[in-house]
Amino acid sequence: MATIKDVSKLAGVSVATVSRYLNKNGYVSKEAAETIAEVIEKLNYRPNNIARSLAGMKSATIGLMVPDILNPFFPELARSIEDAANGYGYTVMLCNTDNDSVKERKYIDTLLQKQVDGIIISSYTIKPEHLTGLQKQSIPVVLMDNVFSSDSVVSLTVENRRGGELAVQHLLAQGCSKIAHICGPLTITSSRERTAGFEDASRGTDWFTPSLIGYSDFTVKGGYSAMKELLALHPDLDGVFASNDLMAAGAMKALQETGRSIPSDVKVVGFDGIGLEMMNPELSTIAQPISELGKTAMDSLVGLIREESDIVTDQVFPVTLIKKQSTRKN
Amino acid sequence: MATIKDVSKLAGVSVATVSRYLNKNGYVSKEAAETIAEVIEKLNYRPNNIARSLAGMKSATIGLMVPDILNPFFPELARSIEDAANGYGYTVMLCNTDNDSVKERKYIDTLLQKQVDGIIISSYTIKPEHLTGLQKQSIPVVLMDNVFSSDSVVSLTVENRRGGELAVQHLLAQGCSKIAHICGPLTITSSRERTAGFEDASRGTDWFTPSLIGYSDFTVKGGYSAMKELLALHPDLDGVFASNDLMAAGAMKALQETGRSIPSDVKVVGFDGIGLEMMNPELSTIAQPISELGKTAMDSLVGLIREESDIVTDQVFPVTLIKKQSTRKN
DNA sequence: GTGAAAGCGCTAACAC
DNA sequence: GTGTTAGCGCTTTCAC
Repeated sequence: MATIKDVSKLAGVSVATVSRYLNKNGYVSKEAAETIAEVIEKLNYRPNNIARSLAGMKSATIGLMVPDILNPFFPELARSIEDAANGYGYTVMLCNTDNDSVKERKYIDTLLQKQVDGIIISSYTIKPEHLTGLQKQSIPVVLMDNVFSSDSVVSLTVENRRGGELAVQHLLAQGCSKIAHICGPLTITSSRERTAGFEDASRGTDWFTPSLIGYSDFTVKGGYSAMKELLALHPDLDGVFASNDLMAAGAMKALQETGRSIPSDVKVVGFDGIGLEMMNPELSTIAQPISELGKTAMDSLVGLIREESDIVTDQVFPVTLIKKQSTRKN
Repeated sequence: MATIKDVSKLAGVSVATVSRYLNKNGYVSKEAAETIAEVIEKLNYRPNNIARSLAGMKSATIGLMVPDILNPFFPELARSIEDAANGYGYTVMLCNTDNDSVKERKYIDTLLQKQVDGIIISSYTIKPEHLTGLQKQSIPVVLMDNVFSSDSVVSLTVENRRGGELAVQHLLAQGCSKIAHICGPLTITSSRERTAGFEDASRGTDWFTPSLIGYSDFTVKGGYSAMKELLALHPDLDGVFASNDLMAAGAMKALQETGRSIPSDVKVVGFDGIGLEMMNPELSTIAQPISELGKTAMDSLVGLIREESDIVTDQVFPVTLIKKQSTRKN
């Protein structure tokens, strides 16, 4: 494999000139530039990124940690982040932590060793103290779905609570009169918020009772079982808000299996806005602006890396109600 | 951040000794080892992977290229590969090529520059000549779903053709008498094979006619439209084999929308075996051994990296019929 | 058993 | 504008 030295020799210039040419900084005469370009072409030379990183202390690589790659939300997020990263010249190391904080810490360690220039962390389990290693080495961090007040960390969240409220309001507007809720893991902040939003909108109504809340785990199977249990307690419920789309899908299955039709007997709303085109009827949902979140995450990270001064450390994104067949009015 | 030098100084030994200790090669006296261990602990020292790569010419990183991270098949595959990679001490750079051969080549370039130790490529679009860059630098490659005869490339495929046959046979056994097929992109080898399997089993039967084959693109939407078109031509069809699960899901939706019930009116089989638990009824499918594929891919790659001699260059994995509700006998 | 020293390929002063 | 050179943090001969 050709090195910068080979190029410099063949082009009859010093490595410094080639380096300047490569990095487009410092002066390089037009002629020099041209011959260098030719030689690079001829030798099919590609700068060695590893050497570059070692010398320049930057790797042009960022880490992206996600809690569950099997939940379509995260591939969608990853894709938008990857696109943005490529635009900036960064490559992404995608790490699936499997919702396991041991794995999470191991990955943080690994990413540090690989000298990534920054990390985007989407995590259910992370705690501020896990970031101290990163802080100490002042690695820029963008945190999704969690807020830790700190000036070297950017936090991106969505209006989870308002989303929960919106969901209930929509169900009521469509004519529901007894709405159940399938909530996600209570260990997850955004999940708790969505449930809080549900309570905001339903507490005080004449139909609300705490047993209308089922506890689940963000999976299709979990949503399915939770729905079955809720139906046993409240066979007359006519609306369901699930804290994510996967649970909503599981709930729909349970409803259909017990002979209820959607939306005429029961209406269902999910949360996330992932592409679940295969659902029949299609699922209404409180959508997160996934691609905007990804793009902003990357923009912010680059801002931190470049030590720009005008970085917004906490951003809260709006959610939007997407009306589909699952909540169509009878 | 502490370096190997800091450790060596504090431990009163040379960097060479520390290096030997770290890599567990060469002799290190017990006492030396102990003090080094202590110092490492105390300094919270972590070897710099970048420097390691530069000196040792290996990065402990592998690349994984997938054509479509939004198709659940690939996250599942990625997850199993990642697990296996972690077991071997490798980190994975996941690259989504978006089914775009320009992006694909760019990623190959990037991965080369990052000095990955090997690459696992799952691609719809790749051609042998795209691997020449990798060959030249003798980067180990494991190819999934494609076979290029070459001794430095391991190819992993599944019995696509037999899977297509199995699907039809199953539908016939369940009582179908007119089976349509939704095939995937003809540019994809495995897709063509699945369709060939369908033809093997259906050509020569009294019901078969070429217009029972619909052409689509491996997406839910595509499967949906293809199904609608097929229904227009053959309203009396009673079985469908789609070349992947996503299209099968789309087909189910189209069938239900047109008032057909599954499985009593029409039975459906997919291909891949991804977790589509939200489907109602659940989808029967020809399953690929996804996690075994991932694990074997990683095992083979490590074999290539270590230049072991007993590497099987072409492996074909069996597929299995998973019977679910979508093909239940009436 | 251990250490000195020569790189790995590149960047970034600094001198010319 | 361009070249010289000293590292970046580590591995790995090779001598002791």
